[in-house]
Amino acid sequence: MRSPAELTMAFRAKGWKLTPQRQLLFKVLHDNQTHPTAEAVHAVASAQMPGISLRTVYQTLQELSLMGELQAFDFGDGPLRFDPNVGDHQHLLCRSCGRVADVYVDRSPLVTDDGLNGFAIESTDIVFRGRCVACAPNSKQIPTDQSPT
Amino acid sequence: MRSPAELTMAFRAKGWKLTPQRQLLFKVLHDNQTHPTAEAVHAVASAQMPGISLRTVYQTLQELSLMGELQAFDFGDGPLRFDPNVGDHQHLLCRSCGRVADVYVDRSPLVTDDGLNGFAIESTDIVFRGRCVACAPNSKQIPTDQSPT
DNA sequence: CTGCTTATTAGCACGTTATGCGAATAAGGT
DNA sequence: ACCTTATTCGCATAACGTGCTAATAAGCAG
Repeated sequence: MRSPAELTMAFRAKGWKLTPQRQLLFKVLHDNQTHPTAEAVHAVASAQMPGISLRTVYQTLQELSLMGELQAFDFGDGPLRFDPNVGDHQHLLCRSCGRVADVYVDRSPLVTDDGLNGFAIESTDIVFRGRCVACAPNSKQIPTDQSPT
Repeated sequence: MRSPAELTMAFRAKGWKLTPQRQLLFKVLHDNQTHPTAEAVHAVASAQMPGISLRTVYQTLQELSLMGELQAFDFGDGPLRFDPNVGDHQHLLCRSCGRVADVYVDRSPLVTDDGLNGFAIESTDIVFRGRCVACAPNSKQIPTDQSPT
């Protein structure tokens, strides 16, 4: 996703209004690596702007997704996650702490048109499930109560 | 998933009861290639046994999933889909008609431990999204009102 | 700076999917 | 035939998002 300044221009170009809520959410989401849920975005935004509505967060996340500035992913473990990284990448999902990390995968050797029965692939989503370093059973790190929730 | 006869034995071995509802659901699910939702399973079962409860269908699907007889997948497009094929395979999801097909993929060349940062991969889910033959824009087949819903 | 128009916000109700709960029922053994 | 206990099934509830709409505020014109 583009920078807050670039998004500001993009919104102006569309004749959309630049509310403080939107500008705050631009900042919260830009370069955000945490793959936050709408609730998580709302929590962060609320610290800066008490009273900002969860409804507005949902709305803005949807707008940015439709603009191609965000990707929304459903990992099947609850709410949608939003990712400002809209490049071609895949995800690691920790079964233990729920954290998501980006991973770059060469998908070229995956399919051979055999067995596709004429299916035309338009996109490929890969989720690697497992344990992150902090949660690995044999990790030298000891998970604490401060482990991600 | 095993045959209704084998499941019957497996349930007996656990001391579980063999209700007509369960036996019917064994039959409905065995060799089912449609990746049905719970509602879809209920619809099919209801034709044979009017009055069977959707609650019982959910319950039985969960039991079979926990037993490893079914896999549940969330494609992010609504309800869970259930798959009696518990072998190592991946999925094609048609964006147009929503149908799911199994596909067998060699995942060995995918990752190299680079970029994983110590993440221990336990399973890999791949969803290829696109158009099935019946829905392909340039297909020689003409989609009709009878196209899958 | 003031006022006007229109998009935006935000709260609530609602929709969907799935599970918790508990009374009524029926499976399977004695 | 009876008894025990799992199972069924309907309703209430939970979780996550979206639809709707009155109130608000952004941005423009003068």
